Amino acid sequence: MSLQPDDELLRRIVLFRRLSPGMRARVAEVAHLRSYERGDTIFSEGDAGDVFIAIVTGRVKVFKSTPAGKEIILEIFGAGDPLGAVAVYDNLPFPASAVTLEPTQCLRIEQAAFFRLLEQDPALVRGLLSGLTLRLAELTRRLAELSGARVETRFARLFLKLCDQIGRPERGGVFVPMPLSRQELADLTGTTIETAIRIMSRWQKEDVLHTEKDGFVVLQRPALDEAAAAS
Amino acid sequence: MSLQPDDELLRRIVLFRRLSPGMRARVAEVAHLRSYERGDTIFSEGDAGDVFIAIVTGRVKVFKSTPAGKEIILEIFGAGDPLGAVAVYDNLPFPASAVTLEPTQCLRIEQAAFFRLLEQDPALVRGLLSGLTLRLAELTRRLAELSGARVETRFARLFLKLCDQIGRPERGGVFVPMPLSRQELADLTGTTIETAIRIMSRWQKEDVLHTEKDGFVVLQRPALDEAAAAS
DNA sequence: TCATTGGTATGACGGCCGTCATGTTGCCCA
DNA sequence: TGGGCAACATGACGGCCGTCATACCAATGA
Repeated sequence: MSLQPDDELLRRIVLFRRLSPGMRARVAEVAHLRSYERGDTIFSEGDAGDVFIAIVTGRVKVFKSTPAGKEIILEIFGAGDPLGAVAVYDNLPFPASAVTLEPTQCLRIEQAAFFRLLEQDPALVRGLLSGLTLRLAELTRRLAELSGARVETRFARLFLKLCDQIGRPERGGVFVPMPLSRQELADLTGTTIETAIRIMSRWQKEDVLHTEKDGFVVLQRPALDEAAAAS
Repeated sequence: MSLQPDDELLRRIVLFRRLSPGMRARVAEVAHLRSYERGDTIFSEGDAGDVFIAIVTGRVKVFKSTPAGKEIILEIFGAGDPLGAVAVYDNLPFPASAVTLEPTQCLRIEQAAFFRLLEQDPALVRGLLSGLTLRLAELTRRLAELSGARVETRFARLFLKLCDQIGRPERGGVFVPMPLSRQELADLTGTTIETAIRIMSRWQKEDVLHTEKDGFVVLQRPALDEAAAAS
């Protein structure tokens, strides 16, 4: 359940990749590995942010519950991404929840040990700052995107982004290896499951975009471009 | 147009308040003051983020344009708040724009000088990290709020927040000393100016909330509580 | 004095989309 | 084989709210 990571594994994590081997060895001393099943909660909104977490393998959705009880997905993280960086520094409660989308392995460092590491290497602090900055820019973008545009437009933009980030030519189109339920698509775009189903069903019929067990296949990217541009 | 700040002025800025007097003196050496008229642009989305800025007096709206051309206000900053912190560290372009809401005085530190300061005092780095963290949590909250709730609910939540943050008992209710146009209210809540006007007009008639030259007066807080709780 | 500009106000119309209800399909397990 | 469950699907209905059009008011200035 809780074992030390080796160097090979640490190098997979963005924040630690550029450290000196000696420094990575010190990280390895205080880090622990933990495994999660699909659907497990890594932390919940409001929990004490007293641990730094990074994803080694698997995928995790970070979401926040709206006052109305719906949940909205802020981001989906994968291997190499840090998780608890937002809260660990100021010892704030986590502002959102994290749940695994598939079997996932995480690396954890307790707050006190993490602080000691920060003191020993300015590169770590720089990495943290960079990470926060990027995340802030990303959230800013999502905020602007969620507001105003029609739901179909948001769907089109979501899939275009997935295409560009992780898509690869395959199966007669562009394959996006990211299985997501209709509910998760709805949470990503800030709508309801019914509306998500309607849009996906129509695109399925029109052969714009097919849903498969292990992801999606975009068959007509121009159609998505057009939908994304609309109003 | 561009003069050195004194220590009294530096102590007004959150990030510098807790520094040692000697350190603040070094900050004073490299900082410059600049004045802006109401409506002036401090920086625009996409500009090079090569300067750290903090507000000395006045109010500034930070907003991002949606793909559709509308603008959505991310936050309104006042005296003491930092402005360019997001971008200066990684030398990224600003993810949003900043425009003054009233005559405003800003303190500016060029990137290179700012980096030298960061190297000299870990307290500055800690302050930066804390600031970014808080801002991230705030943005996260706004994202969840914008999604799903009705516009009137968002308006109610906005004014409740303003009440709690800067309201004071006065004029037969709670006075919020923050003049905002209908358009700015719309940009804060992610709606259109017409809808903003309709809601504000109704609340004005029902004596829930009055608009005045220098802000707003909340007369029936329970009515706002009720509207904020709705679905 | 009149034109111009910017902010505020109000009505009509219509479509998107949230809500509710019902049905189907696939899968696991006894 | 059948029951139960989760995910997917589809239709009906209605209201919120975005869009367009018009009007009012105050401040400014030639």
